[in-house]
Amino acid sequence: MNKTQVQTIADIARLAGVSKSTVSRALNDSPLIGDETKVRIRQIAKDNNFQINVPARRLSMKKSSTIAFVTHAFHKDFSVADLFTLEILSGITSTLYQNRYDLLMANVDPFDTEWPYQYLSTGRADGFILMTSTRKQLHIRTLVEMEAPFIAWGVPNPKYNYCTVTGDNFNGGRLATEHLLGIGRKRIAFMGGPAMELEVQHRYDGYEHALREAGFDPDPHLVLYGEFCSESGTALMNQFLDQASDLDAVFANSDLMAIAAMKILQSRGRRIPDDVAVVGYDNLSITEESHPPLTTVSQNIRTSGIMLAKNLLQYLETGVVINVSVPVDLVIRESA
Amino acid sequence: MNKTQVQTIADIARLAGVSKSTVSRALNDSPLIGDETKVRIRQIAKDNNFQINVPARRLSMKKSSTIAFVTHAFHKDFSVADLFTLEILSGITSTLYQNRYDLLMANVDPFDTEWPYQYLSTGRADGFILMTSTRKQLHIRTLVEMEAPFIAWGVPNPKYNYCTVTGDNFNGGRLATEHLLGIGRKRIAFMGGPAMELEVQHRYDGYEHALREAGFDPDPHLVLYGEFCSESGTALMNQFLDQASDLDAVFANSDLMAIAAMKILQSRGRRIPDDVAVVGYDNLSITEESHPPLTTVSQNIRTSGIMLAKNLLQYLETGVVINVSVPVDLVIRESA
DNA sequence: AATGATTTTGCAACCGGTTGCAGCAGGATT
DNA sequence: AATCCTGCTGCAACCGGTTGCAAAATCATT
Repeated sequence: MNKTQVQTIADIARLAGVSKSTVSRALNDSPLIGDETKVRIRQIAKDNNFQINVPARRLSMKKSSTIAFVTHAFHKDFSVADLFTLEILSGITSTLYQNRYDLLMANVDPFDTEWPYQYLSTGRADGFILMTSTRKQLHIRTLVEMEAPFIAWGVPNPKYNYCTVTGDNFNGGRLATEHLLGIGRKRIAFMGGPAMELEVQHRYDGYEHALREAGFDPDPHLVLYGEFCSESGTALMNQFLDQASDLDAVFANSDLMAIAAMKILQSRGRRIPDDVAVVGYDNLSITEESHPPLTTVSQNIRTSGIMLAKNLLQYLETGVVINVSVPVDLVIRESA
Repeated sequence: MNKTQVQTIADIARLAGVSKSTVSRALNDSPLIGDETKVRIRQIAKDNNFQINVPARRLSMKKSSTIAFVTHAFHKDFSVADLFTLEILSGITSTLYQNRYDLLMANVDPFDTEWPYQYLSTGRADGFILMTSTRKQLHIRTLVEMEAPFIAWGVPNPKYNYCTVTGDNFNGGRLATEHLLGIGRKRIAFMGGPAMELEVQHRYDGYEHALREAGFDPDPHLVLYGEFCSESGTALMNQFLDQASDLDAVFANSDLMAIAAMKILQSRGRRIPDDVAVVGYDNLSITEESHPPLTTVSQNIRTSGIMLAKNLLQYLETGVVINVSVPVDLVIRESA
C-alpha cells in the first residue's frame, strides 16, 4: 500500500548510512545518539513516510499499548440502554489516542471466567476498562484474582483493591432531592437502580440525608428499585402511581428511567413539572430533547471517560491503585 | 499474571520433547504433523493454559487480524445521534469475534488525509469499517487512492469501486409512502437527510414513485432536507407546519428526526397519528419507547453489521469487491 | 605525539512464532 | 541386504524493532 521501498528501520538505516540500532534510537529520541545524527535520520524517515512496525515493537517491548473495553455485547445487542457507555467512550478514546494507545472492543461471554487470559496472555491488550454491568462483580473477582490490570466504572467493591472511577453518588442524591425540596415538593419518590449496587445505595443515602435535613422522614412507599433502563422506569412509575398517587416529585437513578417515567406520568394525566417534578441521572444527550427537557444530575461523562483511561494508564505504569469520585452537578432544565 | 512457567511455544516444546516448529505446526493443525504427536502437544498446551503470543504471530504472518472502526469521535463526542453506529456495532463485534479478529476504535481527524497509514503501515489494522458521516466522501477518496482495504456503510459512490453495505433505500421510501397512502394520507411530507447523500436521494425516489403510482404528484412544499438528527427533525417539522400546515403525514429519513418531529407536532396541538401520521427510518431501539411508539423502516441493523464485517473479511481474503443492499421492512407501531 | 576520557555508533542477540528445506526413521520393493 | 520412497520431525533463518555491551571516533590533557 505504501509504494515506496522504505518499509523498515533497516531501509532507513541503509539510506542514512548508519545501523538499525542508531535509527531505532534516533526515532525514539535516545540521548545516546548525537543531535546531528538524530535530525538527519528523522528527516529521512519523514521524507519517506516511514511508519514503525507495531507488532515488531510490541513483541520486543512485551507491551501491546492496547486497552480492551469490556462490554456485554456478547450476550445482548447494543441499544439505547447503552447510551451511557457510548457517551463515555468519547473521553476514553480521545485520551487513549493522545497517549498512543489503541482501544479494542472486547466481547466477553458473561459465563466465562477465563476471558482475561485471551487478552493478556496473548499480548492483545495490556489492561481492561470494565464497563458492562452484566455479571460485573463476577468479572471484578475474576480480574482481581488473576491480578489483571483493569479499571471499573462504579463504586469500588470494598472486598478488593482495584482502580475505579465513579460519580459522587451521595452528593448526586442529595443535590437532586434538595432541588426538589427547594421547589416545594414534599412527596418525592426515589426510583432506584439495582438495589444491590453500591452507587444506588449511596444515591439513596444522599436522598435520605436531604430529606432528614429538611425535617422529613423517608416514606418506604416512595422507594422502589429496578434496573437503569426504560422498561424499569415505566414499570416503577406505574407502581408508584398505584401505591403513592399523591407523590409530587420523582428522583430517578437514570435518565432513561426518568424519561420513561415522564411518559407514564403524562399518559396518566399528570403534568410535568406542574403535578410531578422529575429529576434524572447521568445527563445523557437525550435529556435535551426529552419532553419536557429533563432536569438531571450530570455525571460529567466525558471527564469520567478521561479519568477511566488516564488512571488505568497510570496504574499500568506505576501499579498505583486510584479510586476517583468525579463531582456531579445538577443541570436544571424544565422537568423540575 | 499466568504464574505457570509455560509462556511460549519453546516451553511447550521442552515439555513435549519436540521442536518449536513441531509445536507451532501441531497447534495450527498442520498436515505435516502426525496425529498422535498433534494430540499429545495440544493436551500439554491445554493443561498449561498456553496462549500464543499474538504480536509475534502478527509479525511473522505480516497480518494484524484487526479491523479499525472509523468514527467521528475525534472532533465530536458520541451522543444519541450516534445510536445507529452503536447498534450496528453489535453485528460487527460478534462477527469479527467469531472470525478471530479484533475491532479497534479509530479516532480520525476529519481534516487528516494521511490517517490510514497510521493503521496500515504500522500493522495495527488490516482494514477499515467506515462509519462516520463527517467528511465521508473525503475519507472514501483517501482510502481508494491509497488502495486501503475498507468497507463503508451507505450507497456506493459510483466514481469508485469499493465494498459497501446499504439498506434498500428506494424500497424503504416506497414502503413508508405506500403505507401512509394505504391508511388514507394524502399530504405526505418528505423529511430528508442531507440532500447530497445518495441514500437520501434514493429514499426520495421511492417516495416519489409510490406517490405517482397512486396518482399523486409530489408537492415541493412537502419536501425539505436537513441532517439525520433530532435538531433537524425539530427545525424541519416547524418549517413544514409553517409552509404546509395541511399535511397529514410525515416520512422522516431517520428515527431521531421522526421522534423530534412528533414532539413538535404534539407541542403544536396535532395528534399522532390522528392528525398527522409519522414514519421514521432505521428502527433504532428508542422507537419502541417513543410517544407514541414509532412506525419505522427497519434497516435490519444487526444483519447490516454482520454483512459489513463479513464482506470486509471476504475482501481482505479474496480482493473481491461486494456491494450489498440489505432488504428493509416496515415495522408498524402506533405513529402511523 | 601519546594517552586517557568521553561521546557516538555498531554488533548481534533477543522478543516469540512461522516455515522452507534438510535429515531421519520406517516401510516397501527389488 | 540394499535401495528407494514416504511420512514425520528438526534446523535455522526470517518477520522488524530494541538494547546491552563493545568498538570506534573524537576531544582534551600532558
